[in-house]
Amino acid sequence: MPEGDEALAFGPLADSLGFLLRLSQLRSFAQFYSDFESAGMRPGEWSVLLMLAENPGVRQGVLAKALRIKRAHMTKMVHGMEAEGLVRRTVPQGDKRSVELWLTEEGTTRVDALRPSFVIHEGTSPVPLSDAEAEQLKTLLRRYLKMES
Amino acid sequence: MPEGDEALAFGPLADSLGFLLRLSQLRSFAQFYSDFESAGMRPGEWSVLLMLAENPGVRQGVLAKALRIKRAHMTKMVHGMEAEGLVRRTVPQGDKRSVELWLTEEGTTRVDALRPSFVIHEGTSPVPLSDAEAEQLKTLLRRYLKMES
DNA sequence: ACAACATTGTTTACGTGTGAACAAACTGGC
DNA sequence: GCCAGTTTGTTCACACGTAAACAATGTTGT
Repeated sequence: MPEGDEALAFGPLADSLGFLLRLSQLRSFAQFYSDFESAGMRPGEWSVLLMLAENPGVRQGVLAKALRIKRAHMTKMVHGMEAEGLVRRTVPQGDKRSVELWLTEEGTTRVDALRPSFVIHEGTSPVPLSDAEAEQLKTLLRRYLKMES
Repeated sequence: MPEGDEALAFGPLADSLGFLLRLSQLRSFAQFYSDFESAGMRPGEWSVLLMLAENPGVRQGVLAKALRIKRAHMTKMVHGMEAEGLVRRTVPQGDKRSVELWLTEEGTTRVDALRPSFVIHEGTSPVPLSDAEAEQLKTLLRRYLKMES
């Protein structure tokens, strides 16, 4: 008998918000990877590109803080995406320390090309949840995060 | 003006379940770390110890699959916890490939000592959510995960 | 009994994300 | 104007988690 048939008792973990959030995030990201692996797009990169489409010229550190990505990591990601030709970095004359980020034309094209897939990815309500339940779940998460719902 | 005062437009990300789950998990885990850093306990280790208290003698691979921890990583964690004297590993005569895991007496003591902190950590409903909303959130997450609620 | 295949845990190499230290640039008080 | 302190992005070293290959053991079909 292969492993995995046993029914484990989750005990307190079944009531742990942190545990449920971790499992849910793993599931959600697995879905993202299977939907976008053909495009070579990872969740972090996609979130940056989407944010640049909405907020052209945003400073790198401001974006990092909004997405809860550490600045050291954001540096690597942005340099990578610059090398791919998706992102342009400019130093404003007002503050020569900082860097402003912009989508290149190719970046814009890429975002627009993948947007339909993303709508489908998000809109396809995950099998076990109805549309109304999915909306309710997102509303509760936004409230948990103190984002306006 | 320091960064962070700008209000960014999240656009489609504000409606993305995956993005909301990632941010929520980061927030939840940050809370866990601040509550348990004094005990030197990390979320993964704690989940393993709790599961061993509920399922003594569970096979390592079965536990890994239940917690969605890769087997390679589980090996490292378990070896570490064995070195700390929290976990005992036994090879059943029925199948010499596999390993069964047990809490040592010290492991049991450790779990019991931290259980009250965990109850408080989980029970203290996160500031922006009422108790009822927190329950509702967990119910929806369990449904999303196809766990019985 | 035996050969082909599957499984269990481990090891190794690697990718991703983090913390601390740093240089350059900016700010505020005097 | 100048000096101490802060901010911004980068670099480096490291921790965490994963994928792939592997050895040992079990299982299945004939």
